[in-house]
Amino acid sequence: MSKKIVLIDGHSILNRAFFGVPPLTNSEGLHTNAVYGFLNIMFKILDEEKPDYLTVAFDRSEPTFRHQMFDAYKGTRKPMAQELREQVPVMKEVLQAMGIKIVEMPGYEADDLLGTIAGMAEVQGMDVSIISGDRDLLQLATEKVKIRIPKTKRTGTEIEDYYAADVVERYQVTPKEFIDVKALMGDSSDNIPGVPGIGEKTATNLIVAYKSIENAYAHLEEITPKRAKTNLEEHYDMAQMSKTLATIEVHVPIEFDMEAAKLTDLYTPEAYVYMKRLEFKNMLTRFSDDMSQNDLEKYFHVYHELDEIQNFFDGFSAKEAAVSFFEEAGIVYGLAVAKSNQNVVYLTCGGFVTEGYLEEQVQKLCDGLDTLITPDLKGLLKHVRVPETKNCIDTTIAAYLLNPLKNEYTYDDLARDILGLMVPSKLDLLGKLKIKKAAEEKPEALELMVCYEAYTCIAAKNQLLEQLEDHDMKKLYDEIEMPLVYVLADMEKEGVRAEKAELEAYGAQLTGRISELETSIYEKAGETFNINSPKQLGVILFEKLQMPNGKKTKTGYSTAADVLERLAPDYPIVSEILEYRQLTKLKSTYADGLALCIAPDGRIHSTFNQTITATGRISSTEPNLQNIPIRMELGRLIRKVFVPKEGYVFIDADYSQIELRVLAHMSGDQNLIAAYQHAEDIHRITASQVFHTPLEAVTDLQRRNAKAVNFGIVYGISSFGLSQDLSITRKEAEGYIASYFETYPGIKIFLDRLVTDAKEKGYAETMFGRRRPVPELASSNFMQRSFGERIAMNSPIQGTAADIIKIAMIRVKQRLEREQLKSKLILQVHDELLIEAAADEEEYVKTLLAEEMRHAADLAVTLEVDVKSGRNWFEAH
DNA sequence: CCAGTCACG
DNA sequence: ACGTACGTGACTGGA
Repeated sequence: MSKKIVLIDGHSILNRAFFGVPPLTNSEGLHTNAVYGFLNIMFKILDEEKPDYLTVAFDRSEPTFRHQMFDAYKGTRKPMAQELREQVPVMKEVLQAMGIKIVEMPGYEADDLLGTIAGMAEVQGMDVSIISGDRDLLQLATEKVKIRIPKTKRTGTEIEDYYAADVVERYQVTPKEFIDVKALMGDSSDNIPGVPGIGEKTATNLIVAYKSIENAYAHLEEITPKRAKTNLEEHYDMAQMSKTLATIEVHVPIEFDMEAAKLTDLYTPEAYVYMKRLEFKNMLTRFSDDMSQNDLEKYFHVYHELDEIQNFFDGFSAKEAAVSFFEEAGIVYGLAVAKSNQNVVYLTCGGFVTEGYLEEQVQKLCDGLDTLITPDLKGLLKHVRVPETKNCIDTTIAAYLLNPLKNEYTYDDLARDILGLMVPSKLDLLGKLKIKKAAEEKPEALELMVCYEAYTCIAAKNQLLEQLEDHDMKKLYDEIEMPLVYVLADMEKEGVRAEKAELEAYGAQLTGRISELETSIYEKAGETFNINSPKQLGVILFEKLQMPNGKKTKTGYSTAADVLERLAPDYPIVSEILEYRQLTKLKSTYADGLALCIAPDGRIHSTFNQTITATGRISSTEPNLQNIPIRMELGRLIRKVFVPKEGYVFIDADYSQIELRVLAHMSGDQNLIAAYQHAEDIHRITASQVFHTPLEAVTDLQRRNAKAVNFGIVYGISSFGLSQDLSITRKEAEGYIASYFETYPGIKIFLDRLVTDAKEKGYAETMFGRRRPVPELASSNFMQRSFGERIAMNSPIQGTAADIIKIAMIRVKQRLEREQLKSKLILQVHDELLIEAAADEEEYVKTLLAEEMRHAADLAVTLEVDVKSGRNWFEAH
């Protein structure tokens, strides 16, 4: 049997796949659809053909010799979409990881290389398959060389096959003649001009009759119809040039080592890493199950017995170690200590080994370390005391700073991205089991998981630190993020006192009104239905009651508040629905939700997450204490249930327009800076300047508009957004913006620079060096790109404000501690800090808090802080 | 598990 | 022409 080679036209198939597969990105935001489609096509062909050799050819970006000869036709090709361009290098890396031979050569197109190699293989007696989306390649078809053109259809990929005979059958001409047809008719996508006035039909007829362009010219006089004859006559040079352009060069001086193209096992560990990274889950099934196998497990030791564990701790002398553990509901299920990347020990409670004993031992172990590495320092601090002076490395926080866009920072991702190593993930090891169940049902898997995590931490930490250095983020990491861990840990531990009985009373009061509304709504609707279902509500309002239907969503009618508010004046039922919505929200999320979160100590211990937001803010969960109602009076009353413990008061301080002040500083706009230097009311001054009105004469409406513009500026202004917010026309909004930028020209220049800088660098950056990648800026999609521009304008501002309040938190905490005050920082709400202060420290702490917040950053404008105390959060804010 | 809605800065 | 404000988290209903 003769040997078989498959040759793939890289760019052509990638291009096909790009347009044939719907947009797809992995969680890092990398586009992956073309690579995905390419691999699918390739696997299908390989499964079918089982070739002995495989090679993929790519074009080089340099102009080819063929095209260089004709300057005029160079460079008219459309540039590749960014979403596709970014996938080309990835594609090549994936192929390389699979051990597939790639050929490319400056000055030649992939076609030329494919033609040349096909010729060589044919001479050696091989069967050749060329895979391309491009019909030009049909000219290469012979009895042994098959051209295969994949078509992406809804039913999957179908492939059209052409040997020389099939070309004749389909196009009436031989592969050689096909060149001439193509040259006559031209091909705009390939920059082949062709002969004007001659299309596919005429070209085919001519070549069927005369076999070649040259012969057609030799018989020019006989040619009919007349038009074709004249066209040919007048554009002879065009025809010749087109033929040169259309002819694939099959004698490229390339040294092609057939053995290097020999098809080996594609399913390599390196390729597996790529599949994981690209998140091609169904491709992973092609890899053998043991692909995640590595030889690390020989370094893992599991100790269960008291004497082994005692020996381990007694003999422990390392100065650097990674500590990792898993807990659930406060119970620690397992702990691993990595002394080096060749020595990981797993320890667990049970029998004589009590949790208390283990904690004590780990405490001692940590005390003895110079460097403590962990994936979750805040979590560790719940069990172990670690002085803030200790050199600690939190690998999750490091990874977050390097890329804040990820949804999660798991050890298996870290191992893959930093170490290029596949380790089994939590899902691989435990499946969907909860930790508690896993501890009972498959303890070995849990042991492995914790060991892998500790291993990954210690093995990756140097590279993480190096990357932080490289990105100039070491200071941000050392002086803001790491110290903040201790602040957040304390805040979580401390919690906020909440009065359960009061909360329940509040809830009960809501319930009464809710059922009244319910009855009335059903009556007005003429039937009962689920008011909480936007779908059912939409049907009632817009179909049954025939209300003018405003906006629509993907799934049906929009019943969002802004739509309902427009209908409310005309339909009493709508006002009732709005009130119903408001009350049920308060009941379910706040009254009931918060009550469930009150711990036995009478306090709510929220979790503050430091690695969630793209901008550098912190977030709060279970419960979210950063969105407690305040804007509406009824909701605001909830704040009365948040109270300090006996003998204490609340002190609440918030920054006044911190983001706008950050903007004034960063932009250096003299007018805005000056406005802040003299003024109490920045929105009024803005209104006065923007609307050319004396300060005293500014109306409430003008002030409100100016305020909206100020907000808009911080969000990355768009006339549409502003017009929506103010219920004005786009034109009017444009006018406001233009006049704002005239007043503050430095702001305009600054915002433009933020966008160009982010475009150039690929990320937006805060004053303190925090970065946020903005891949959207490179999108060819207008909407995506505009979004990227707004991100580029907003992130440095929001992020810098976040940096500043973090600095304030660290300083406030350190001062409270250093001065041995009893008062504690307990909450942060983006521009606001809440302290539970001992009554006798009230005045001092008020000053301390305001001072530390004001001086957290040295800006061109002062940072104003409003500070207030009270017997509950309602009063203090 | 996602979409819609709404609470906050 | 495109179709929008920036950043979060919790709850509900309905595939």
